[in-house]
Amino acid sequence: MLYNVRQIESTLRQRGYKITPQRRAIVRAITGCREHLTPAEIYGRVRREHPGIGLVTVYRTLETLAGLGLICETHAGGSCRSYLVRRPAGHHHHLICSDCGTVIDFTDCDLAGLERRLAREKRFRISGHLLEFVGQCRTCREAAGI
Amino acid sequence: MLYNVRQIESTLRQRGYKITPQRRAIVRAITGCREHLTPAEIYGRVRREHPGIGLVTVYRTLETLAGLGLICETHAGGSCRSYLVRRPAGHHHHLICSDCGTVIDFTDCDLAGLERRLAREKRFRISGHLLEFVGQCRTCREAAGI
DNA sequence: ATCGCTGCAAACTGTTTGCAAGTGG
DNA sequence: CCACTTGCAAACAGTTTGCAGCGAT
Repeated sequence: MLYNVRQIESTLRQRGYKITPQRRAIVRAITGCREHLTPAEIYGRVRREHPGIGLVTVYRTLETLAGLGLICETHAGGSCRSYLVRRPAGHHHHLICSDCGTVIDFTDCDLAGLERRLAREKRFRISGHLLEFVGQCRTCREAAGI
Repeated sequence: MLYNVRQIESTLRQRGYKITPQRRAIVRAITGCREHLTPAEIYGRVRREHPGIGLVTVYRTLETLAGLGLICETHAGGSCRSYLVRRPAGHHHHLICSDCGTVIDFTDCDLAGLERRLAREKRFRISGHLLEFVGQCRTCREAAGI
């Protein structure tokens, strides 16, 4: 359901991008984490196993991966900074835990009816939507209950 | 439905904030515009009639107004920068024109069913959601058609 | 008269760019 | 071997903070 390291590297190769140790490490960091990560967080993780890497490389790789649709950016959750997650193919939305940051994807949003009505009433040609639910995941709720 | 200058100033006064010419100008700029405005845009507009004002004052006033719930921030629309609009009281969503930036508010989102299902399936306690539609408004569509 | 507000300058954070050197295919 | 990639430094953009003086109440 989610892209894995192999698929991402394969896509990069197909598109003529080179597979460098840095890119490999960045891809591994993103795919190996269930939460949204900021560029700085990704940099921190990658640096553990690849100390010489530059933050600039992280930014450039994220831009490349996002451009290929292999990862995606989100902007919700209070801070305006751009977050990144690995991405399931196609249209999807996020369910975000406000405590631990875990992100669960879901695809069936059933907004077609609302979209049609808004398009008619407001005379918009609607091209897309952003839907995110925020709440507390089971683990955090139980942890808080203790 | 939307807060006007008088209501905002009244709220500020009630909460012990002073009504200065700068704050008045900022409030007027925000309420007098149907689009989302960045802090820099607000600064630009306010400066026309109040040249001496500082960008810092704009930021501080926006923070105050947002804290009182009189305006709200949004983060959608490509650029991650925080946009601000005057806000209708209560729960609402945005319909944003990707060309001119016009924002139309709507309130009935009918997501209760989806929210219940997600809460059950993913075991989340859902506390809120963010829903934004992006498209082309009538004016821009017609302008593009020419 | 008082305390909050303003504006300047400067610090800070996050992101992008120019360029020389390094390296994957 | 060569174009793509990297990493440094520096530029940039947006936002926040310290502080002295001003002004709304």
